[in-house]
Amino acid sequence: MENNNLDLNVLEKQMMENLAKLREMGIEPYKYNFNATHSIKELIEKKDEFVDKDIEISIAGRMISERKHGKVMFIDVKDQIEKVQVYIKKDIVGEQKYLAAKLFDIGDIVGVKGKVFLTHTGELTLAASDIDILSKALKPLPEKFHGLKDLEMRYRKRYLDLIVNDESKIVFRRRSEIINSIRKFLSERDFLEVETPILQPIYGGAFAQPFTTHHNTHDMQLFLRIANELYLKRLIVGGINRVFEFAKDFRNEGIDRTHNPEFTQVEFYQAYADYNDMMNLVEEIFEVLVPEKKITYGEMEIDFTRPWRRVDFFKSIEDKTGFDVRGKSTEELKEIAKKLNIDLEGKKTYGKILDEIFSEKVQKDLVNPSFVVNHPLEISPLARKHREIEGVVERFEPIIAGMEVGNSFSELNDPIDQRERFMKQVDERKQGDTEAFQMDEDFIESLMYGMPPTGGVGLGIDRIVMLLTNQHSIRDVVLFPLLKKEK
RNA sequence: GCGUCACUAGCUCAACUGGUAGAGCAAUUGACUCUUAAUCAAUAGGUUCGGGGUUCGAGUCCCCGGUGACGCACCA
Repeated sequence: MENNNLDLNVLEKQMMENLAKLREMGIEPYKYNFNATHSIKELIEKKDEFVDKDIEISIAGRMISERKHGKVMFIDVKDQIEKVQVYIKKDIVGEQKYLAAKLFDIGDIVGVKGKVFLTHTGELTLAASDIDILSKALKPLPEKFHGLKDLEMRYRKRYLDLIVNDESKIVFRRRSEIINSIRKFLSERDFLEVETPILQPIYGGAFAQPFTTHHNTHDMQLFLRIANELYLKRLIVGGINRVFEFAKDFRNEGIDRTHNPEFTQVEFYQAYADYNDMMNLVEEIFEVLVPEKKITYGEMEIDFTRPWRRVDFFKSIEDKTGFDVRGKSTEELKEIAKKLNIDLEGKKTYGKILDEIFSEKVQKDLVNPSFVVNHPLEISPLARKHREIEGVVERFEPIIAGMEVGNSFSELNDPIDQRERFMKQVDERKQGDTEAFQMDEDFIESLMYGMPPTGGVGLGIDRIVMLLTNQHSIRDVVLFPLLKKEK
C-alpha cells in the first residue's frame, strides 16, 4: 500500500494510515458529490431559523480544528471564510461513525448533517446526526493560530495561503469585485466587451520589450501583446463606437513591487470623445469603486473627491524646480538634471530624461488622485497633438499615491501624422532604444479609412487593487506571481 | 544585473562571544459526553536551504551555489 517513491514525513505517513483504516472500515474517503442544504455562510446568516428547531440541515467544508473529549468531539468546519462548530457525540452518530470521525485529520473535507443548537457559551453549533468524509487530506495544514507567514510559500502554494489566511482570500474577492464593478460601469454605458489577439505578429501600444514566441505551422515569429490599444482602435474604425477589453499584457522586463511580467489592464475607447471626456469617465469609475471617497494606503490618506487635480507636465516641473524644460535639447536636459541632482544612470534618450525629471520632482508627491496632463510629444507617439499648446499632446496619466494607474489620450487619428510618429520610433530603435515602437502599416491603413475622434484609456487593474486593498506588492494581488523555478 | 538581509521539526519561532539543536501549535498513545488557541499525562518528530573549507568541535566563522524579501538599476 505504502508508496516508497513518496518521501513521506511522519505526519504524512499517519495520514496515509488513517486513509487505509477508513477504507478497511468500508468507507470511501473520496466521494463523488455531496448535496449540502446550506452553505456555512447561509447557516450563520439564517441561524434563527434553525437554532433549537427540529430541522436537519447539512453543510460541507474543510475540517480546520478538532477538540476531542472521549466520547464527544468538537470540530470546526470552514467553507470560504465562514466556519461553524460541529458537535459529534457518540450516542447520536453511533459507534461506527464515531470511530470513523476519530480517523479524520485536520484538512479533510467533510459533509455533516444535523440539527442546530447553541452551546452553553452561546456558540452556534451543528450537532451531527451523520458525518462523512468527502475528501481525505494527506499533508498537514499550516498551523491554525499563526497561519502561513512564509512569503515564498504563500506565493508558490497560493492554495495554502487561501486556506489559512482569510485576509488573502478577502483581497482576491475584492479584486473580483473591482473588475466586476468596472465591467458593469462600462457595459451600462454601452461599451462592448471584446477580445483581441494576445499573440501578435507586430507588437505595439506601449514602450516595452516583448516576450517572443513562435508558431510552428505558419513558421512565424509572434509576440505576446504588450498592449491591446492598436486592435481596439481598429474596432473604433470598424464602428464599434464604445469598446473595452480586460487584457492580460506581457512585458519582458524587471520585477518589483509594482511590476509583474504579466499584468492586467482594462482599456476602453469612446468615439467622438476627447481626453477631457475620458478624465470625467475615470473620475466616475472611481466614484463607483470608492463610494466612501477616502481610503488609507499605508501611511497615506487618499481623498478621491472630484474633481481630481490637473497637473500640467511642463508647468509642474517649472513650478517645482524653476526650470522651464520645454523645447530643450537632450544635452540641455542633462545639464538641468545634473543641477537638480537627478541620477540619470542608464537614461539616455530625450524622453526618458524628461520622464525621470518629472518622476523625481513631481510625481512622487502626488498622493491624492491627480491627472498629469499634456505630456511631451516625443514620448507619446499615439496621442494627438494638443489643440493649442505647441510640442505637447492631449494625454493624461492618473496618479494615485505616487503610482501611475493608467494612461489616456485624445487618440491620434490622422494617418499621415501617425506614420511620421512611427517613423521617428523606427529611428529611435535604430539608435538602440529597444523599447521603441515597431512600424505598423496595417494599423495606419485602418486609420486611412477614417477613425472618428476618439478618447482612450488604459487602467492598471493590479495597481488599483493594491490601492483599494492596502497591499504594497503586486504579488499580493496576483494569485500566482512569477517566481523563479525551485531547484 | 548589483547590494543588504533571511532560510532551523508539518507550521510559527528560540538556540549568547563556536561547545549535547529547543519551545508552542500540529501529530501519536492514554484519561475525559458542552469544548473552543480545551485540559492533564506520556511519546515521537531534524540532511539546521545545498556543496566545500577552517576547527578537537560549525545552526553559528569563511568560500561557492540556490530561493526569497527589501533597496538600487531596468521598466509603466
